[in-house]
Amino acid sequence: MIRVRFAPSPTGFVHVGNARTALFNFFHVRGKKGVCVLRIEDTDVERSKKEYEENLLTDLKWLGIEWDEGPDVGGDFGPYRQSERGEFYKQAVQRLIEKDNAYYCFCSREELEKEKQDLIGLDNPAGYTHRCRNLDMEKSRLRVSQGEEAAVRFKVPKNRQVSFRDMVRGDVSFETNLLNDPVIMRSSGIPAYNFSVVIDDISMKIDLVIRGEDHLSNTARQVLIYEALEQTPPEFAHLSMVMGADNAKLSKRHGSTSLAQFREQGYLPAALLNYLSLLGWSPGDDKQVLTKEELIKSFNLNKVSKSAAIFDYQKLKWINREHIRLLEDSTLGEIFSPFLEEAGFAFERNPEILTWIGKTAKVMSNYHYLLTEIAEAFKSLTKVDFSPDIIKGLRDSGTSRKVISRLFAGISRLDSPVAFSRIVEITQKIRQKTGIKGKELYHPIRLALTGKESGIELSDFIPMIEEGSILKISPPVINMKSRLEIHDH
RNA sequence: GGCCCUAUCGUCUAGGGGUUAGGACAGGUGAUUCUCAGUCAUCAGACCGGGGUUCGAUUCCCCGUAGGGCUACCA
Repeated sequence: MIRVRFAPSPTGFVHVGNARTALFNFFHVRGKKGVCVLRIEDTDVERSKKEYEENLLTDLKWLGIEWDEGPDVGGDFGPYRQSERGEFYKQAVQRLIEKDNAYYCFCSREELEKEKQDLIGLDNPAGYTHRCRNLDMEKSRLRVSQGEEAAVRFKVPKNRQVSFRDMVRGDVSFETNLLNDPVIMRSSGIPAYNFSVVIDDISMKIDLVIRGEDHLSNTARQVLIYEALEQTPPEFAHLSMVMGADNAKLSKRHGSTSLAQFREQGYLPAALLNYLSLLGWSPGDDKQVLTKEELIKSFNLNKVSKSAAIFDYQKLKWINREHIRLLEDSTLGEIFSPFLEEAGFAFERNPEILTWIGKTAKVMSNYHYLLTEIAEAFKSLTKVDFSPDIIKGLRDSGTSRKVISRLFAGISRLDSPVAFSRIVEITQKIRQKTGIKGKELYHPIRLALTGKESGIELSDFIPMIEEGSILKISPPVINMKSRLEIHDH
């Protein structure tokens, strides 16, 4: 059974790029009935925060990613936080030191920094002379036992190549002489990334590492560590990066980047999931709108593209609309309710109301892409502003006055809600009796009803307000009659 | 600077030694006769450059160029 892992750092909000990596892991493993591990890489004590970890879990769950082992669900290979796995790293470090694959480094950060500056431009690609590499181990041990601060570096073997097969990129190889000896254990006793991943992936029996391309170069060092530990490295699949419109790594200045932001703006998780999966992967056919189940079914690592992809907010919006339309009215009503409440509406969440809300939201999705925008648009149902110009314009026009007063008279006799078929009858009658038709007929009705020159199709809008007006929603939906009253003098 | 990765319409991509290089988003036009939107129809739009290999390269190879990544006691 194949085991993959997603290993985020709890150092902030979940970035869509990382979410995409998680998604590809998830899709790959679900299609194969494998196991997905969530591991928290919190070795950066400065930046890691517990609350970020909590957000991380909720955000990933919101998106629809599921894992079989992790800090919240447990598993046989825990603990699943690196901060709780200190013993694993300490033991491995000792093994490497004993095997002469690692050594203590007593250089201070200042010394290292200075050395780096001095070596710029010189023929030393590693940027570090590895002064401590040949220190006598007995003496080093003594210094450490006397309390001297020391980091542990991995001894990169010289004059050879490291290579590995990447499922996305093919064979990749590096010259070891170009690699410096990486710190694997900081002087604080906390392991460094390139080391902790290897140790954890070994002990968690990970056999496929799907991660971002930013880790590609570091993989060389990691493979060397696997070798030193006499372990077979896992397979690798390095995903290309997600970029902003200016072709730089996607960041805040390009717009929203965190799952939380997309959620708050009113993107459906299914839509974001769908869009993210299409960034750097394609199902092979021309389908663009896919559900999670379809994605799991058709996902294939072989179809992942090698080149970086620019995040297209416009297409995401379009996909969001498509997913809104995929939902049942009542389901959409359910999902959409929090956004309506956030916009100041109060109502009971009963099936009748939720269905009306969903139906209405779906119509409004023709005009807006996001649930927040749609919630905002709902305000036009409970509030109308007629500018003095509109009112005057309707009164000054003979035809407009005729249309409105007849329409008002027509519906005044009827009980709420007025069926749309009745409205059609009334307008037909007005046309027959007055000869007013087309734009002359419908435009005044629109203006009198909404106060606006353009907007939702009347055949959608009228049923919407009539049906909504009898529902217990606060503020209440204003029906036709109340809207027309204002103009009927 | 060094090393690694990448390169098809504006964007996401399909394709692959001989194709009218396909689709989607965005854009243009037309239809739907209340408008905007939506919908439908339709148009425009791409193989980074130079060398090879080959009867033939967008496709394979090399070089260049451009972009990205790594080169941390960040991940």
